Amino acid sequence: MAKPFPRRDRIDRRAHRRRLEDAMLALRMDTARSSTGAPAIRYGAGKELFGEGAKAPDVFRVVTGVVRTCRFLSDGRRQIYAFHHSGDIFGFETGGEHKLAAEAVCDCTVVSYRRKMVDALASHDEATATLLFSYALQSLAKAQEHALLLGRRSALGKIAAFLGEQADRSSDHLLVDLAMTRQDIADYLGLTLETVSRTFTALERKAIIALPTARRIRITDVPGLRKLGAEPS
Amino acid sequence: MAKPFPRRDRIDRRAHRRRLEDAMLALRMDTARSSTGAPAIRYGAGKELFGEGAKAPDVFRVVTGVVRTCRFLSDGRRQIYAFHHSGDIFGFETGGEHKLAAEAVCDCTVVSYRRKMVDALASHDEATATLLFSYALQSLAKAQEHALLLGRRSALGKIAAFLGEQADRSSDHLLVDLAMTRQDIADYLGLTLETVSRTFTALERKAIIALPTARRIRITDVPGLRKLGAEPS
DNA sequence: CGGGATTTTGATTCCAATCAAGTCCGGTGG
DNA sequence: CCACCGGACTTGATTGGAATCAAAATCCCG
Repeated sequence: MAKPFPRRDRIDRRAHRRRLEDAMLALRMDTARSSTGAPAIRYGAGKELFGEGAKAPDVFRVVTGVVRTCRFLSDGRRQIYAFHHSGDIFGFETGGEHKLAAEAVCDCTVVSYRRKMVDALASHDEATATLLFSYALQSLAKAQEHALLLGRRSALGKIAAFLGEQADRSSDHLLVDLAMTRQDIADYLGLTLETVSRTFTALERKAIIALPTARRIRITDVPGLRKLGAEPS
Repeated sequence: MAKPFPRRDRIDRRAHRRRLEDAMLALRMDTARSSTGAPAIRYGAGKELFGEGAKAPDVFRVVTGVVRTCRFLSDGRRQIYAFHHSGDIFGFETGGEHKLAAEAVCDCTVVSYRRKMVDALASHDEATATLLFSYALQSLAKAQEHALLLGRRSALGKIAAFLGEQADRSSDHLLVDLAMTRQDIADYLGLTLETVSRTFTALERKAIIALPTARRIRITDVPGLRKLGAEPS
């Protein structure tokens, strides 16, 4: 075997290893610190991170803001599969290519990792492989929870469960600032925007929530909300 | 460190390694051949393989028959997440414990692998780890497809898409023998059994399918079915 | 042959979609 | 500064599709 540039080769290996370690750190921890190959990128509200069927499948971590993954139907309607908040990892749900699109719900920043990098990382380091696998299983669990929501619940149950989700993520569990429009919520829950709006109003009339502004929700009756959002409708 | 039984230890290691290799083979290939720790088990129709919240999470492969994974709601209703046919792997969707229940739709045989064994296997052999990861991603993709079905489709669209799924799995793509009841189908699609029945009748009247018996469906108009089962309703 | 489970069919009700105006901001430019 | 504009949201009237309630028909298995 010829080794034309042994020194060069050694340097590259070392650089490669450092890149891997950087990426590993970034994946594992809630850090915006980006490695050589993964700068933090800003996207304006509504901008597309990647489209349906895009090659070059990358893995993303949300640093700030909210991202939605969705699919468009031929009649113009849309199904939103998930909202990804800061800290969430997404994009690896898609095998060879992205079967979903990802878009910024509001202004947001994300870091991205080349799929190749992630694969190299996983085969390199068992702990990271395990971590990635657990992310995948979490996504799967979420998708199943979502299916339950879509299949067996009334509009009231859907909205209540959705608000529960949002409240859990919020720092103040009694105050939710929605990043998304009524249409987004409707497309996530399999409803129309009118029904979403009406249901918010209904919850307000029942004194379960207050709506200081359209996008800000104060939960005034937690047990009441939980009861509606629990399993059945 | 004391080694009281060195010979015994060596034999155990060898046996352990053989078990791992057997399990690897069984996971990777469509084989009912079971390894030392994974006998093929028969379950009668309706029998429970494992319940919601069961500890001892195992991974299963269906050898013959059909298995459903589902959850029960407090009001007695049910959401079926998936039907698993022969060759399918399931059960690893659940992290530490099973959040779903699994039941035999009809008489069936499955092989099961202890979760510990699977984990050992994965950390032992990279190819197997990759394989398991790809199974997880496939499950995720299916769950998302299912969510789309539940969220944005009429009863007609749901049933058509469901029949498409079943036909694809069938050896004769024009003839589907359903293992499941109307109630099962309803719980999978988020409908009632009456609506499922009515929709079958409607498809028959449109001459898209024929129903020699309630459980046997002959597809007489493939393009027609595909059109209804395609994206929108 | 029963007899229970499964399936089909019918009548009615009800929830959410659709169609249709309004209202409420938040930003922009005169 | 304010008037205006457009997008987001709310509200109302009506329709429609699936759920629910109810009963018959059919199948399958002992």
